[in-house]
Amino acid sequence: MMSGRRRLEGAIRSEMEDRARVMKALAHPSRLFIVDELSRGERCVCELTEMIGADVSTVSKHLALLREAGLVLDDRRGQQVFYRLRVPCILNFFGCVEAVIAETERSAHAGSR
Amino acid sequence: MMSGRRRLEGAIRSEMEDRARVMKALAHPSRLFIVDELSRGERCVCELTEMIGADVSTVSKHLALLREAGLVLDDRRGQQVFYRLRVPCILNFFGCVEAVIAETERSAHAGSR
DNA sequence: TTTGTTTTTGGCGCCCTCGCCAAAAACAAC
DNA sequence: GTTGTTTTTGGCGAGGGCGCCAAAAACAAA
Repeated sequence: MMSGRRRLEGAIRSEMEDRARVMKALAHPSRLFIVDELSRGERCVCELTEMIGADVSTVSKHLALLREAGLVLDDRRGQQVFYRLRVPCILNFFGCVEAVIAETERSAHAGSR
Repeated sequence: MMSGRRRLEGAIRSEMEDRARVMKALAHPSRLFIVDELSRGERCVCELTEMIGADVSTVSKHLALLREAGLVLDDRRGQQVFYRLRVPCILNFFGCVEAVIAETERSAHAGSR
């Protein structure tokens, strides 16, 4: 007999942990900005650093984190390292995220009536 | 003249912070499990608690976090509180997340050649 | 009211994240 | 080799996330 109820253990737990790793990589304003910017084409670390306005080492660590999560690829050419999106479909995320935000704002206004 | 380069400041920063709030809410195995489970229908806290196998207070806090992020709605009926998905499109996330994970595993194997 | 069930909230400890600086590494130019 | 530029890595302190327990709150049934 099959268990009557799904449980957060075994394969299901592993699956959710895998997903969480990817989501965590996207759970930061600077990293979301990087993904958004890379959707327009590859960028080197120095360009992203200037746009973000943080220390180079900080940006470099954000990029390493995105790379380890499988979201971006790096490519050294000369002195510079260029990053690009690895899986373009992540961009589809944000349409829904916008919907969530819009819904939240809408009911926040409704709630203050 | 327009600025030649996008920067992580002002409206763009606010936008990325909003997105990050939503992504953070999804950046945990238990909460991803909850979303996945709620996609099959509403569930009460006690059901989710049993499935997840953590303390009730822990699960309740996960649910509060998802609610504050605008991802779920709650509905008390008698002694129980039922939660349901607020914005179904979040489910579209996971197709791409799976693709990222699959890509990562594929090149991990390729890298060990 | 009292009792029992379900859910939420407060508090506390542990660990992880994230920022910066300093140093090392990788590379081009000389 | 040396010098300069770009990127990465190590380390540190401040802040946040997450688990549990204990207590409060919300509700049903007596």
